[in-house]
Amino acid sequence: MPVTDDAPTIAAPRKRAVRRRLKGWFAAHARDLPWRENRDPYRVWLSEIMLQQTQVETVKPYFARFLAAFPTVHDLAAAPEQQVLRLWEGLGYYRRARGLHAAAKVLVSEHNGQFPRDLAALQNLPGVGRYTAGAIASIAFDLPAPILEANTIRLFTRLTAYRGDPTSTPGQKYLWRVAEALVPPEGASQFNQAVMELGALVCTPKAPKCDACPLAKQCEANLQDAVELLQPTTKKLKFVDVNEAAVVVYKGEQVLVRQCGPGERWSGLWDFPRFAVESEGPLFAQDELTKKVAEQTGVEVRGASHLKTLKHGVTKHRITLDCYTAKRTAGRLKSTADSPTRWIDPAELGELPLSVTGRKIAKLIG
DNA sequence: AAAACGGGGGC
DNA sequence: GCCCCAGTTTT
Repeated sequence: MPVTDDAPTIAAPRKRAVRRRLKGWFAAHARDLPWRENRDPYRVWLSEIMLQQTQVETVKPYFARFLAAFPTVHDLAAAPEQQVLRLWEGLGYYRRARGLHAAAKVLVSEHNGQFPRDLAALQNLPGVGRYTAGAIASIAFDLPAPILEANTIRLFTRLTAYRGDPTSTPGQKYLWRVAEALVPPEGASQFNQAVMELGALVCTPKAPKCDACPLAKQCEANLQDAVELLQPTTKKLKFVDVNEAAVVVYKGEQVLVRQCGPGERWSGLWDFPRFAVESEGPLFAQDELTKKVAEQTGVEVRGASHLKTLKHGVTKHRITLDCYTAKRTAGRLKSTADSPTRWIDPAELGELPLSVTGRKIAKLIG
């Protein structure tokens, strides 16, 4: 069968059946999620940003904490960015937190603290792309805006038995057209939440529960018994091994920390001196460690002693992080506007936003 | 079109 | 160990 990227034509009766059956299924099976308590666009937006590339269960505690700290968009806009990042700590993809804060300021200064009921204006906010704009417009305002994300990419690929690569540009274009064709003029809020919910609970990546699916009779892949033949909706990542070192430099009781600058990993967060190293393990040359601490901070150290090896994986990286403690012997701090560097009491680390491994090191020395 | 983003959960 | 996750932005 030839692959077609043409816009799908979905017959009106099938479209109606899909909408009706989804509505009935969602009424019976919708999870009781914190951000479904009401349709406040602020809550919808906050949850959508947090849910980008992040699973529902992971988001729940962060959502509650954020809402408690910043009940309204005005509270968020008025907060220091450091506090926003501190509350985001551990959620990853910290650009989302910086965008969230920046967007709150835009909403207050340019939209009177209100969310625009307009797709283009929403998408103009930092961190809001086509999906998130559609999600806010539909879920909060019930506007008939299409959405396309992990769950619905998979569901629509199967519903239409799309034979091409769903992750390719033509595939994405095709699937957006499916979303546009299906979203109803009324009730888009429930519809869009329902397709995501069905994708999350029934139309799963592996072993989809077609027997329990309300769209089994409307699903081309199921009807053709071709669910397993379609191409995967996510790309495989090639993992890269990385060796890094972090050094807790002491000057008396105080330790050396620096704020990661713009364009740098963890921009806005604080970190111990950290850098890539050639060789793995605690036995690599002290010279390399000393040299790189000096390069990064201006401070001379000696007597580096191995603290612990942390292994962790993030996105495509498999990281082996060797952590050390060392004492300052000489040198002046090299602190810049982009990357402030200073000595602090370890007790103060609790107030600074750190990466997950940074926080682990802080606990080790606390 | 591809890579970066630098966390976590499930099996 | 591998796969996946309510994507967006930059290169």
